[in-house]
Amino acid sequence: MVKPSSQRRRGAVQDLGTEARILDAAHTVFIRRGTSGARMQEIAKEAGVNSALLHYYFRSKAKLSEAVFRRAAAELLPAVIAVLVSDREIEDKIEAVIEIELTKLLQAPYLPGYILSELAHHPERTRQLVSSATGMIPEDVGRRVLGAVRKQITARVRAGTFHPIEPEQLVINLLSLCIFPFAARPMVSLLLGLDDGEFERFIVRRRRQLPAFFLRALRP
Amino acid sequence: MVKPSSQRRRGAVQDLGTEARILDAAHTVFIRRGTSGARMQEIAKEAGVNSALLHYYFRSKAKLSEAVFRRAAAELLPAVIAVLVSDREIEDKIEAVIEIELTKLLQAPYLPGYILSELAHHPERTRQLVSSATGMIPEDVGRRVLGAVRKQITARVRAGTFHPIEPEQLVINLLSLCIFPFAARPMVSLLLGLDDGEFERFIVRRRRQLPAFFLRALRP
DNA sequence: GTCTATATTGTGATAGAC
DNA sequence: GTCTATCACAATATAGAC
Repeated sequence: MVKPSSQRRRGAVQDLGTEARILDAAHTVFIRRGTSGARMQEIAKEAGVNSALLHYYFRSKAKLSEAVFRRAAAELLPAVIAVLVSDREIEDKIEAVIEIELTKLLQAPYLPGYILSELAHHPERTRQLVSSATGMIPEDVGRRVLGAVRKQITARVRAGTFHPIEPEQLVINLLSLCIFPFAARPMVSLLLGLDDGEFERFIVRRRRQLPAFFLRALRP
Repeated sequence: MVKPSSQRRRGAVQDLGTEARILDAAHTVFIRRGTSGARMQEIAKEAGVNSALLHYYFRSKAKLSEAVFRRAAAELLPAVIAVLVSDREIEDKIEAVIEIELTKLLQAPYLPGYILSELAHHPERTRQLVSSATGMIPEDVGRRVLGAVRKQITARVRAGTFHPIEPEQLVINLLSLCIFPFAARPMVSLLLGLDDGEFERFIVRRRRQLPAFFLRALRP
């Protein structure tokens, strides 16, 4: 964001650069409280600076939340989209998407909750979520993904090795199965009776089992 | 909530009872803005009353949001849980859950976004979401659902008609596939290039196709 | 029960010293 | 660049008339 200058100095409280520290703190607090529930005060405290500094670096809360969302959005889909538009075999794509996405979300388990919550209340940010993928415009991302998958499905169905399925359903099924358990984590944990460690192991097992589950559903 | 009296009078602006009208308005606004983004002012306007009345009926914003969440929570899972703990065949359960849940969510498409957003920022409300099901305590809901499903899976695997799967994974897969498309609706619509009507038709097709998809994944 | 003030606190944002 | 002090207004909540 409108960064007034680029000096970086050593020896700060916990060096990282003030701007980056503020951004990290904002990320933490926005995830914890949601964008409208977050307080600039709390972010400042989390970053170990005064709240006036947040305005110095990011001008306004809206701008700061925009910066945080931009960074978070780049984590959720890009890798997955890259796989889906590649020229790998469809089975490889499915396995890779599950492996990549679950592994990433194990590192950032609260990301889906934050992103989906943002989308629900600021749908206009959706375009950014999708396009942050590859720099393509969102409409093209969708067309390319669906086009690539459709072509592969068609070939497989013709060869008699796939049960027919709409590419739209396939893609959404894949995203659903990967992202939902994190987005609904509190519900999942309570329903299954899992503490934090058990939830993590649940996902690790899932990462191993989901590809086979999904591929069985595609057999003729 | 602490209702001062129970008189109902006819001939109100659009009769329904003031308290109910406020609750509906609050529901609308909380879904639109999220709990912390919602303003009592906006709710009052939506209900066609003065904001002092909201406090008269519900005492505080927190209490009002609690009442709204309670009502919304009762929509998402109870029906599904009832099916899963019943003594129907497992195939029937899967078909029924998909049918029931997608049909319900077609009527209330923004419910999942609201609920998941709430859970992300108020995880303590999760217990209420799960227990509103049957009045059972949340832990028992989970145990009973998993127990019932596990027994059915075991029998089928033994009979050679099912591929082995953890009941936990099966249940979460089912919920994921039903709820996620709504929870991530803006993302889904953009990715697939759907307007509102097309999204609805996408779900209608999904309701027809998903049972078969899911059951194929369970074959040995 | 419903309204019009109004009290009170919370919160984003700016000014200005260092 | 970073802080302290403060402004201005938004937002919840209450008092009291009708």
